[in-house]
Amino acid sequence: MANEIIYNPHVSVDCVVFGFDGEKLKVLLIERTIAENNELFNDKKLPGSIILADEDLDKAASRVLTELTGLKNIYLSQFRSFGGPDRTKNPRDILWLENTMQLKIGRIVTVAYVALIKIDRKIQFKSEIAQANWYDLNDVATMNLAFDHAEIINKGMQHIRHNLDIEPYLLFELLPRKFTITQLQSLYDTVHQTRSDVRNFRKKVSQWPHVVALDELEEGVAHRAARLYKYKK
Amino acid sequence: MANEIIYNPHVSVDCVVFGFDGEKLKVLLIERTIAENNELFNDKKLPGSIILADEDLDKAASRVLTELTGLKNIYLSQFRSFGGPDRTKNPRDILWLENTMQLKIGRIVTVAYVALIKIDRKIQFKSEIAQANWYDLNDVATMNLAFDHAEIINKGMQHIRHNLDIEPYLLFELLPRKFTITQLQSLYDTVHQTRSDVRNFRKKVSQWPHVVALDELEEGVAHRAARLYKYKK
DNA sequence: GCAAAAGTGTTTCTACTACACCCATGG
DNA sequence: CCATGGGTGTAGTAGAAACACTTTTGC
Repeated sequence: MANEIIYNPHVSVDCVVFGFDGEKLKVLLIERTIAENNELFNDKKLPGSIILADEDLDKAASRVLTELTGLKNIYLSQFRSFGGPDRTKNPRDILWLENTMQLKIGRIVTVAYVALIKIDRKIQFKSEIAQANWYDLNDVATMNLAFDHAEIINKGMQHIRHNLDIEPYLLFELLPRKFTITQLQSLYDTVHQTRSDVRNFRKKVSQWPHVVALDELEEGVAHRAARLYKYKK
Repeated sequence: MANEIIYNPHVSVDCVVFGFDGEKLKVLLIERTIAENNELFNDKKLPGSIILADEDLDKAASRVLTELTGLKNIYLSQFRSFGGPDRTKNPRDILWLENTMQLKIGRIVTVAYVALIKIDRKIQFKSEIAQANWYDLNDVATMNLAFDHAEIINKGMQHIRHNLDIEPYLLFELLPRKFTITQLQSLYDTVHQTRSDVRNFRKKVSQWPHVVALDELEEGVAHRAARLYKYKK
């Protein structure tokens, strides 16, 4: 007899994966379909799942993200747990959980992780069990999300904003390997919710030793091509 | 028949409560005694416990802190979860858990909270089930602590330090209602791990609009009495 | 030649640093 | 009268903010 997979049905992990498309912040969500009263109902959820009986939380988060999206070697950082007894009380969510997991489910405490990734690498979301897509962070407020996932995304963004004040280099996790100063500023202003001055921003960046100019320019734009930079070390 | 208390033996909360005695940072720990091979073994643990089956995490943290220390209405803020499968593998900890809880215990994921409190209010730790005491934060590294509580305390301190950069008013949670600038500076330097200049520090504080001078001086000191201040609004 | 975005300097203001001595009180 | 901690000012420096025009390129 093969080893049976034993789950811990009381604890789950959820991954809030942020990306930046050059203009807006995106978050990675999984499509979910629920058969309800002979109708199919569609909504979205974060990549996440209950953990295995003897599994470390960080490892569980990586495993689940890979299983649901195909993404590997993503740096995930735990930021908060959510455990209100009501978070698993929506009948639609209970139905979906019990169908998917084949387990009776009570209250689940979830441990949430954030990750920042470069959206530009032509990501192929490869998973047999789920379909993942990027969604505008701004649209999340008006979308149908499973459980308390809207709140988790909000808290995740707050966490990122908080952390960027202390570790500004995190921004480069979201940018392509080669980027323009305009892209960097656009990202910077998006997450800080500011509108900084072009000259002051370039002055500031020019003191960042890890941002180095390349001998390359943008291509295929209908205006003066911008210089490309990379983040080094 | 009375309602039976139903626990969720998979999830716990732990509270890292910091205080400041005017000189050093303190952390609140519970005495623990374990009968092991006919000998009594003493160590310390954080105030914490598994949660009830249908209990919100934040409420659980407050409840547990009150039950174990008598402290009420303490603002607790969740900062991190700990869930390595090895954290509940120490035989001494398992023994203690099963004796205390009268439950078979497997792996427990704990959600950790921090609180900052004024040590000066003549705290009486009132609890029938536990004895709480303040310990120097610096001594924690060399003490015997249950589970991974030493790590939890460290991470809690990091969290506080981190947050103080963003919300400096948190310092006043640790000071008595009336305090001297010297006390404030001593606390400030302790948590920031700095030694700031007296004049510069006073200059800085004088720009903090919420720190207001009182018409009162220290009493009972063998030198010039310092002016008292309070934190307002 | 014009639309669209890239790129560039100077001045002002503010916040932090460095630094040394007199003051008030209790014992 | 002396030991102990309380309390004060000035000058220099570094980083942030305000502010407008010229350059390059594709179409």
